[in-house]
Formats: sequence, C-alpha cells, structure tokens
Amino acid sequence: MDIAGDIRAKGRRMTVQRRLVLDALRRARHHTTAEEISRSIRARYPQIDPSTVYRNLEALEQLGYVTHTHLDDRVTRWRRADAEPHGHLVCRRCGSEQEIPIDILEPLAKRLRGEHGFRADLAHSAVVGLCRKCAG
Amino acid sequence: MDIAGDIRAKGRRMTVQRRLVLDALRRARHHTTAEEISRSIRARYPQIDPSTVYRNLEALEQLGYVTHTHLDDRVTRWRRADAEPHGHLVCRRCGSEQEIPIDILEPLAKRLRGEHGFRADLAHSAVVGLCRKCAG
DNA sequence: TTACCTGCAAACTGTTTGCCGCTGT
DNA sequence: ACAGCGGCAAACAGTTTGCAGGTAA
Repeated sequence: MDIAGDIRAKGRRMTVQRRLVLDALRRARHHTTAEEISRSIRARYPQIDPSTVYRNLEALEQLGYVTHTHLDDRVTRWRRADAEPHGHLVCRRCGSEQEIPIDILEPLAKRLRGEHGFRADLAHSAVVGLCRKCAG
Repeated sequence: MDIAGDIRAKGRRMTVQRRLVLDALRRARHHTTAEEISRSIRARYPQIDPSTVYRNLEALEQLGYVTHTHLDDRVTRWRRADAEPHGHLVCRRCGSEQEIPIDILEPLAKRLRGEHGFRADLAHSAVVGLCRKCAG
C-alpha cells in the first residue's frame, strides 16, 4: 500500500518528519517509545523536535498506521499497525518483558464480548505479574 | 487485625497522617487516586502535604495493606488490599469504566501460569477496548 | 534517643500546547 | 493560497526527592 498517497487522499501531508517517524517505526523490531524514535531521528537530523515526533505519532495513529500499547510504566510504546499483534507479560519484580501469541488471549476476549458486549483489545496493555523466575 | 500494632511490629510507625490515608481508603467505595485522597484529607487537615500521601501509599503498599491498579490513563488507582479483587473494563472511546468479577479472568491466569509459568495479576491493569454502546 | 516520618519547595518525566512562520498540495 | 505542519519554548500532570526539623516508640 502507498501510505504517502493514502495520507494525501485523506487531506493530510507527507512531510519528511512524518516519513522519518514511519521509518523509525519500521526499523524497530518491536515496540518503541517516542523518546527512542526521537533520539534515533535526531542522531541524523538534530533539528527535528521531539514534539514533532509526538504529534506525528498521534496523527499516524488517527490515520490507522500505528498503534500504542502500555507496559507497566508510564511510557507509551508504539508500533506499526500492520505488525502482527501479540500480548505482553511483564514481571513486576524484575521488569522482564515477554511476548505471547495473541490467541492465548482470545478466549477471554470472546467471553468479554459475549457476556459484556465489550470488544477487548488485549494487546493494548501488558499483563502484569510474576515471571517464572521471580515466582519461584 | 490490628494494623497499628502490626505496623509497629514491623518497625514502622503509626502516625496520624498514615491513619488518615488508611481511613480515606476505607471510606472510598472503590479505587481512588492519590489526588482524591489528598484532597479529602486536606479538606479537614490542610497542613498535610500531598507528598506525604504518596509516601504513605507507597509504605502501606510495601506493608501489604494497599495495592494499586492502572486504568487507561496515567493516574494510579489505590485500594485496600483486603477489598475483594475484580477486573476492569474501560472503553477507549467514551472512557466508561466497568467492574467485572475476577473469575472471568481466571481461565487466562491459569493458562498463563501453565504455559508460561507466569503468575498474572489480572486485576492490576484494566482491559481496554470498546464498550457495548461505542462498539455498536 | 534514634530511626522514621513530615512539610515544604524544588526537581523530574513523559507529554502537550501556543505561537507563528513555513511548506505541501 | 491556505490548510496542515514544524520548531521552539513554555506549560502541564502526576509523582518523586532533598532537606531540615519533628515525633513515635
């Protein structure tokens, strides 16, 4: 898909800053933070302001190209919307993170939908608890 | 249980500030925020500083009397540790919150434990998604 | 008496906003 | 030409911290 064309078709613009944010997200294997994206862009283009990164992440999320998730701190994690979705386990003791296949979470999503009419996005926030090591 | 005695037995102190925080949590039907606790205390005892509330919440959590949860904003929610645990559904569109019985979440917890050795605390963070109205 | 605890003020982190000139389309 | 967008600086919310004096045990 031609993101640039799509963005323009929606009356928005494809600026170099927007492209750089998109590229940074493409380079990141998993989720990243705004700060990390900002830092990686500023390494080459120091004139690009962090606030521009924030504004672009928000815009790109509205446009449907990126989404964000929350682990157990106050930092928002961003990733491309077309990456395969997955869940996260984060240990409240050692802080370790672990990705899990989304289908483990499916039965719960189904049940919440059936019993509460609630369409859960179980990839949105991490499951917090104790990892095997720390629970031992 | 005698919290005051228990706290002293652990080498900590029962101050009026600490008691006020505990009382505020007892008065609150569900989870509250530090700001709310602080405000309710300061209505009567304006000299008590918000930072004291934060420090006490942390201390009381370490001592095992309170726990915190996260909904989908950046505010920490506090409650007594002896309140019955429950899950939360929060709508990303309208912001509505809904409590759900913890046993709905049990099968997932069990599975995470079995397949990943991970002891999930599914009451710790809200499940985010679209409520019935907003999904309609 | 001696940790622990408090109030106060200041710092801090992650993020948002106002302003205003610039630039894609 | 005219929205949308960017850089800059300042504001913001929620929370944390350093300090110096106060207080529970």
